[in-house]
Amino acid sequence: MTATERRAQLVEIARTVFAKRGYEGTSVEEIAARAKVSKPIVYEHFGGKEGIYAVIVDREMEYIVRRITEAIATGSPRERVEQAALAFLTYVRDHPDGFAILAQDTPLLSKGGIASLLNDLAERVGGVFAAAFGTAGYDARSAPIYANALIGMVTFVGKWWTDVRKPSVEDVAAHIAALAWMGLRHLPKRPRISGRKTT
Amino acid sequence: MTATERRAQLVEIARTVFAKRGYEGTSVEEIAARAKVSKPIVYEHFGGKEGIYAVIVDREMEYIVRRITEAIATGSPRERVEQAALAFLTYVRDHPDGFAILAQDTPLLSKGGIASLLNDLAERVGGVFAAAFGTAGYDARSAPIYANALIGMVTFVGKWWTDVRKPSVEDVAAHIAALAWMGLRHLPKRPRISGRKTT
DNA sequence: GACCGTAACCTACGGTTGAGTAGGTTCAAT
DNA sequence: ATTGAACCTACTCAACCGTAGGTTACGGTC
Repeated sequence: MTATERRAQLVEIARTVFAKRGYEGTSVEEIAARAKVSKPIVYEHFGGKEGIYAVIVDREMEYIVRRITEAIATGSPRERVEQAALAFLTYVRDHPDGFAILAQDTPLLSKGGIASLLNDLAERVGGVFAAAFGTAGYDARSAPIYANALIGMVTFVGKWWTDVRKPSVEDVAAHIAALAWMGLRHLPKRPRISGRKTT
Repeated sequence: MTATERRAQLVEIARTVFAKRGYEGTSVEEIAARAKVSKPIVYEHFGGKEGIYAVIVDREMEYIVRRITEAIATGSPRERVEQAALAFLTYVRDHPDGFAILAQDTPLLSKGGIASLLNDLAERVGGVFAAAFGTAGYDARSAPIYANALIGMVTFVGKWWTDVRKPSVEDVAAHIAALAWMGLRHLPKRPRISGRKTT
């Protein structure tokens, strides 16, 4: 097997293992064993546990950020919220292992306590929010609150959905978007997302 | 030192260690060392790592559940949301180590993937929601979505707040409650919680 | 006052797991 | 025949869980 193929195979395997066991819980030996390969191979390709983990995290992060960025690029504010929720949950459905990894605690990058990589994502979203808040006459300092709140919403619902896998992500996204946009006060009985292509 | 004192001391120390390093990351040896005691003492009192962890988790869970239950016991729906958010964030402020532990991934009780103990809390809240949804003419099956969404909101915001510690929990709670109740659509410029004692 | 039980604690180990490495082997293509 | 890519066995070293067995000190008992 060529170097490139092996790399790709190892990344894929490692992703499922990290997703199931968490960073600390996975051993390089298990990754190697699943790939029917000996340990040094992993070290040759990625330099160690952190190395392969970093590659995976980087790819997933890149991917989800792009998806959300696309989702909030156009449309009315409400449509952006809906599309963002839908994009996130679609990611949860189609890349469950990647989502699990991003939602886990990570010992790397741990500045003080313990945080997941999605907290980092919230920071980026916070930037976007701060800008929008400024032009709309809101206090930009409160933007991070809303960014974290929204990411937290979809993350927790995503974790829950991973277990039950029902109803469809479209329905769940509609509920979340309704909550975020209308609030509990004006919650519709049967929320729907307002058209527009899902691509 | 008497057995009871030692137990109390060990629980307190273990809580801070678990909070900082996570379950897998903490060693019984570190707990013992910080208590200036040898390892077997810990085993004598708690039977092992899981034992002491279980005690801590149980206490914290009990505590936060009671606080939230009290918060949503009376008042208008809106007031309940506000008081619940305030109660949760007050807990985050006053018991940062307990919150950190509840927000971490736990290898115990892991039914399939990896989940935090706050997901479990969301399940309980889901029960309350389902009842309220039934009487209000909403689909009770969608209740877990909202329960998870709300717990996710406060959890993520709580994690973020733990880092920055500003603004006050009262202000943050007001923002969260505003988002949950009014939605982004009718977000007030400067949300406040509507009176009532904080105790 | 010598004796004994018991509570609190210790040192020292066994056994396992897992990260990372040293050095050798196979094999296909030039 | 040589080279180099892909791969392996077989370690070292450290961390850590859990336990076996012994020590100290103190209070009550005869």
